[in-house]
Amino acid sequence: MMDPADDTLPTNGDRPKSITLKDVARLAGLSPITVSRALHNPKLVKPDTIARVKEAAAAMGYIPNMLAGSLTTKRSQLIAAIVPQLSNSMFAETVQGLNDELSAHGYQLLLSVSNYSRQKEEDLLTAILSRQPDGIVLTGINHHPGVRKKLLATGVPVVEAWDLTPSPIDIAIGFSQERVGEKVAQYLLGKGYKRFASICARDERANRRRLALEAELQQHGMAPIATHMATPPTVMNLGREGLRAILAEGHAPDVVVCSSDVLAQGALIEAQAQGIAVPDTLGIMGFGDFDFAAYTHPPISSVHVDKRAIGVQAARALIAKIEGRPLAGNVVDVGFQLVERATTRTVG
Amino acid sequence: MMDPADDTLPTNGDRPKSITLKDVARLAGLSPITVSRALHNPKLVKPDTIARVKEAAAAMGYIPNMLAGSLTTKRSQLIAAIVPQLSNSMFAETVQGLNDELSAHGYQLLLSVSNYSRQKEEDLLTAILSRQPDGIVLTGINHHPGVRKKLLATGVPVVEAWDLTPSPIDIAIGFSQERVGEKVAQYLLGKGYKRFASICARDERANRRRLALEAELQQHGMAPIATHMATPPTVMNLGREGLRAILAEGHAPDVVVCSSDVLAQGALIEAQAQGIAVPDTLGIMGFGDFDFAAYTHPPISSVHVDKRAIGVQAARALIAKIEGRPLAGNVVDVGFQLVERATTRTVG
DNA sequence: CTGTTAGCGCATTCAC
DNA sequence: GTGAATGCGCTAACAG
Repeated sequence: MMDPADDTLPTNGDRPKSITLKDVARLAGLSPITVSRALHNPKLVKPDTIARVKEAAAAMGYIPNMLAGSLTTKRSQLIAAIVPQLSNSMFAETVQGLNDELSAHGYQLLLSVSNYSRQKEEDLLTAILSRQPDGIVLTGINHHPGVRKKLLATGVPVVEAWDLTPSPIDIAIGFSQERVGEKVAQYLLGKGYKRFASICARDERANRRRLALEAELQQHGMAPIATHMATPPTVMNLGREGLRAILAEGHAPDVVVCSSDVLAQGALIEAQAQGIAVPDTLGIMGFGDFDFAAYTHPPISSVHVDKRAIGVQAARALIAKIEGRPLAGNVVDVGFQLVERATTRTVG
Repeated sequence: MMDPADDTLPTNGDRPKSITLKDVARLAGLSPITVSRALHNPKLVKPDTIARVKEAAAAMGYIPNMLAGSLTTKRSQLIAAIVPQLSNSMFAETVQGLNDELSAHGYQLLLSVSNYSRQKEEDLLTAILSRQPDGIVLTGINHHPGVRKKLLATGVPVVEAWDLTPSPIDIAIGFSQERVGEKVAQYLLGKGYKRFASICARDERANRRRLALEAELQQHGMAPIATHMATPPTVMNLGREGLRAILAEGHAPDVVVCSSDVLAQGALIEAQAQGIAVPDTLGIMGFGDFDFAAYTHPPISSVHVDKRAIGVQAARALIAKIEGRPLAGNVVDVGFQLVERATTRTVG
């Protein structure tokens, strides 16, 4: 749908040649370096010189060229982040937290999305490194081999977010996927559930939670009766399809564990569409404690993670490291909490 | 919660001095410029020279310094975007679309969040411009005066997204807020609603939709009986508070129009908490057609906007302009659709 | 407090 | 095909 009213091509095409420090210096009758100092290091310059500079700069609409600046200082004030997905995910909140904290400290965010592909993550990293970021945030701890190598070679501060490992590339800020899986298993076993199914995104962390859950089940002599894998991006409908597939295969689980509340909501809707009572006939467990989870009917039992805090803490750790301040530790566990709502209940 | 297991500070602090084009050239026995061409302009170089270069580059783990490159070429392959909010908003999807399309064309995204503040937007813009982006995406058409001035002075391609205007800074891609307001008013009047209330975020676009709705009501001899303004960030609870406030003031609307589905969900929950039947006693209208809107109980009537498409089209328009390809027009209306669900119904 | 010199790493321009 | 010289815009290091 084009608006027919206005199809004149604005001809601001040829960019006005940019005005530089030298231009401002000439106007102010000073040397370029003095202008530079007046703008970035006022303490070294006489107050009225500063005033003269600011006036000249404002008059000419001077905008510094940070590319040139960073080329000499080797500081870009740029932090790059790679997340698997933005829409429909928990990462938007982490990115918002990251950005807020960075912004408050004068840093800017270069954002990339890997679509859950390790190869894509590596390609993005190469492009990112060429911009000389002061710090990098990666999602997860499982990367293409080249990633760790490149990162160690450049020596940029790195946070691996949303997971934990005893041997991070540099810093890890997240929580243990395994402990989530165990805790969920223990909780559901305690509730009396016996026939476990799962709907799990093809995502490394989700899968590790699932495996830990299965391991814990086996410790109690049980095994999952059905697993459905869903290919990201994680959208609600994949949860519907997942439950439909499990039931179509003839399984009759008494609880289905989903790797995301988004999938859990889908499973819930499918159950209701098929006339299966939740939680009476089927329990449903989600993950992520999305905003909507508390307001579905019935509300979804889930695992809460402070998504925003992960971003904020990642920013703080990077900035500390960049500025040479010591870190309390290079592995930060932000924890998680199981949130019991109404899609699970005590059985029999 | 710190993990006590590992508190050794990794001493990769002193960054290894980066290896440059010159280093690769030396190893390959060539001049730097030949290496540069082999990497970026292979047609100008003999095939086996290219091979030699690639080998040397790989052996040394060479990563180009794009700051230096961009300084001479005046092309940064960087697009900057400013959105009002990321979490709980429609903009995550737009950003995802923008990023996907940019990434496919070799551009990267510099992302900033303005928190709905015009002043913050301007400050961010200054920082952004200093990085010499090849294009910029702003949200909305109403900016601090300095924004338009700076943008016109530098001549960067700009997309104003999520709104329409006959006089964009450069390009506008969005839909008419006014027409949304009118359309919603007409729809609800057609349904027989008579006592209108609204819960509206303190956000320029939301407010223009509200004003257009009121104008249309007046055309039909009606006026809203109550308005509640909510300060962003837009979270569900503000919708609850909004409806509670309106009712506490003694108003008895038969329909409440919300500037976002997030607020609408809050209003719905509050209504149910107070035992007010939706839609029988109170109608609720949302905006944005968020994923969850179709799955609340009852599902929320809303206005659908293709959030992702706005991002994708913004990317395409910028890239076209950067590469000197002509645009079909500088105002693109992506339209919207009213989606009738179950929080509204035909009244008596 | 201010200026001079030099160089960051790369690509454009012009040679060969 | 390849190379040498030059400059992008800025700031570090050293003067004065």
